[in-house]
Amino acid sequence: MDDGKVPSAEGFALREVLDLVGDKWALAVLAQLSGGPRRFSELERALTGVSRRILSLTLRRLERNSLVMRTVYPEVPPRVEYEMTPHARELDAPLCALLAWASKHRAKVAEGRRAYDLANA
Amino acid sequence: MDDGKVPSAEGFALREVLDLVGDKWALAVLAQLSGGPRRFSELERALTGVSRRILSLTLRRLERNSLVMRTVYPEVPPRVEYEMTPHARELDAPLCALLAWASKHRAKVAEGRRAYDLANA
DNA sequence: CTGAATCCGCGCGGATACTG
DNA sequence: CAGTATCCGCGCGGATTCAG
Repeated sequence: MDDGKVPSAEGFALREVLDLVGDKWALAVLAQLSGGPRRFSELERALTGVSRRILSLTLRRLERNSLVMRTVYPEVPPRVEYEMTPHARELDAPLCALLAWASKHRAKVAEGRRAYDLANA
Repeated sequence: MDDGKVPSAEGFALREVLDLVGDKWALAVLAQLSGGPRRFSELERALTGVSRRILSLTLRRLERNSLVMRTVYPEVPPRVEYEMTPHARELDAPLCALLAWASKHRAKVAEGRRAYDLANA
């Protein structure tokens, strides 16, 4: 069904995936949630650099795309937990494949970039 | 070496990959190039909707990140060919994994989105 | 044919302040 | 604790025009 190459039309299908997890903090959030359910403030602490608002928006969008489940516990003080959906869990493998690629080529890419920038000084 | 989950810190590493191919048209371009070298105008025709400028910028950025090789043939009229680098070829597999996920969950995600939007009308 | 230059609008992300 | 509301700057992408 597939020859191992990425057919032309599928380039667009791949973009759909990026539109799901392409937010600046989406992958970092999912990485956190892959370790189990997390509270809002836990995520906020773990992801140094993210603002409350952006974290909120990111979670909302992930929830909208069925990648994250939001559970509110009616207590005082309020408690809200986020966890990955089964759909999102199946993303782990593909993502790890990308991760492997990254760790293998990160250095080369960085060096190539330096060379490129140097050539076009 | 890895437990199948995505460790927290690696969320940021994954973002680096997205920064490489996260351009709106980058994946579509790579998909085209995975079928072999292509000329600028060929890409322009294949990717309906992209402007010359954006295509040019996209290619330049891919080239900077060592994902695309640019070859100029000193002829009249000028001819320029783009092709994937070995690094980029190794991205095919991870990308196909993502593609598989997409085709498997596309419908569910879309439906979930409708439900979400409906609930928050 | 293959770009580069300019202009412009929109969306995303960050900072800050307020609320149930 | 877990958000929402408002403002704002910047970068990306699109349209158009000019050039080697």
